Amino acid sequence: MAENKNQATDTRERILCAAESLFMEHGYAATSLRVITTKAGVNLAAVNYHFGSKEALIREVFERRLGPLNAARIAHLDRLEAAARGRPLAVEQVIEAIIAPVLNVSKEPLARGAIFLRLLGRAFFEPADTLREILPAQYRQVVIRFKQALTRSLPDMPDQEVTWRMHFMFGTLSYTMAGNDALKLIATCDLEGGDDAEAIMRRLIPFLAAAMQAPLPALQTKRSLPGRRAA
Amino acid sequence: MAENKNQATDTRERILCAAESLFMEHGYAATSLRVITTKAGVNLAAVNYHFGSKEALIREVFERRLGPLNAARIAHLDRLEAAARGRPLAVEQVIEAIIAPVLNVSKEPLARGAIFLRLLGRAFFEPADTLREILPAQYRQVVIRFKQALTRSLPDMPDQEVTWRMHFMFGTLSYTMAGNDALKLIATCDLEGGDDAEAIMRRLIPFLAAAMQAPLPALQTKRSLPGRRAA
DNA sequence: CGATGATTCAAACGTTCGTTTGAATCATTT
DNA sequence: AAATGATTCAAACGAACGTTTGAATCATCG
Repeated sequence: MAENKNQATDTRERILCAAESLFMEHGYAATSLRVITTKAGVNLAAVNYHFGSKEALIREVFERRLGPLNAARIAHLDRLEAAARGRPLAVEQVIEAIIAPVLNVSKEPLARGAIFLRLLGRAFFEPADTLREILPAQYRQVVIRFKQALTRSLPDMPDQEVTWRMHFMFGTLSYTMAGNDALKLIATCDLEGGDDAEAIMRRLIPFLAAAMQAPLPALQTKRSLPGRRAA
Repeated sequence: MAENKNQATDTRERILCAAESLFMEHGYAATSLRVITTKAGVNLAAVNYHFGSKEALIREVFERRLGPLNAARIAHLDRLEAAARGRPLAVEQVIEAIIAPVLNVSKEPLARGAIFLRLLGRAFFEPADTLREILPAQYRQVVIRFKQALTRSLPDMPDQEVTWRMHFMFGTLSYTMAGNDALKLIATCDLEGGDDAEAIMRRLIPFLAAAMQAPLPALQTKRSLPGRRAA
C-alpha cells in the first residue's frame, strides 16, 4: 500500500477538470480521450488506468458535483420546512431551495463550478446512454421531495398540473444553466448584466414563482385559446 | 437531364427521415452514416452522393422543417398584429404565435413532426459546430420580431428584463419540445395525459404568460430574497 | 435498340477512436 | 541500498469512422 496518493489524485483531478471543460464544450461523444489527456497534461493511458473507461470517467465527472448539489437542495428544503413548523412553504421558498445551491456551486474558484453547471444543463439533452443511468439516480430523491413540497404549497392545484409545472421549471433551470452557450445561439444582442450567475438566477425566481402559480389552463373541452383581445 | 427524380428524391427523403430519428435518439456525433443508411435502406455512399457530407446532411435535416416553422411563427404574429390595428398584443397572444406553429408541426403524419420537435429542442444543447451556424441564422428574424412584440406588450418592463424573460421562455419551450426524453430522465412517475403534444403546449401557455408578467425582481442592492413567510 | 447520364453498389481508402500492453519511472518500505 | 508496488509512458491493437472510387445498374431519349 504505497502512499503516493498526492500525484495520483492530482492526475485524477486534472483529468476530471479537463474532461468537464471539454465535455461542456464539445459534448461527450465528440470529445476524445486524446484531447482530454492532452489538455490535462497526462498520458493517454491514464484515463483507463484511473477510471477504467471513458464511460466511467463521465460518470465520475457528474457524480462528484451533482451528488453534493442535490444533497444541498434537500438540506435547504429540510431547513425551510423545519422553520415552517408544518405549515406549507411559499412557492418562492421552494424555488429558492432548488436554486440557492446552484448559486453556491457557481461560486467555486476558477469558474469550475460554472463550467459544471453548463455541462449539467446540457446533460438532460445528451443522448449518451451512460447519462440515462446517472441522472435519474441522482435526481430521484430531489424530485420526490420537491414534488411533495410544491403540492403542499399549491393546495388548490391538481396533482398532474403540479407535476407538469415542476418539470417546466426544471426545464427552464436547465436551459438557464446551460446558459450563454444555448442563449447566444439565438441572441441577437449581447445580454447585458448577464455574466453574473447570481443576477440571472435572481431574475429566474420571480419568473418561475409566477409561472408556478399561474391560473389553471382552460379545460381542453372548451374551444378557447387565450383571448384575442389586446392588453 | 434525366427525369428519374422519383427514386432520387425518395432516397434523399429516406435518408433525411432516418437521420432525423437517429440524430434525435443518439445525437449528431454518435450517429454514424452506416446506421443512417442502413435504417434508410440505402447504400452507404448515398449520403455523400446526395448531400456531400455528413455535415451538409444535418444542415438539411434542420433547414427543411425549421425554416417553415419559423416562417409560420412570423406569419402568425403578423396576422395578430394586423388584427390589433396598432394596439399592443396580449402576452398570451404573442406566446400563442410562438407555440401554435409548433402544434401544427407536431401533427405531421407518422409522428415525423414530433420527432423533429424533439430533435429541435435538443439542438440548442448540441455542441456540434454546424448547428452553431444553422440555428442563429434560422432564428434571427424570429427573435427580433418577437422581442419587439413583447416589448410592446409589456410596456412597463425594462428592456433587459424583457430580453431575459424571452430567453427563459424559449428555454422552457425547447426543454418541453425535447420532451419525454428529457423529462423521463428525472420523472419518478409517468406523466399522465402527456402523450398529446397539444395538451402539453396548452398547459405551457398560461404557465409562460404568468411568468412573463411576473413582478419585477427586487433590485440586487436590496438584501432580500423572496419572503421567508409561509403562504 | 443503343447511347447517355443519373444513381446505386461493394469495396477500399486513410484516419481516428477507446483500449491494451509491457517496459520504464517513481515513491515508499524493509 | 535493494525491493516493492503504484504510476507513467510510448507504442501498438483492432474496430469503426467519413469519404472516395470505379464499375454495375437504372431510367430516359434519340
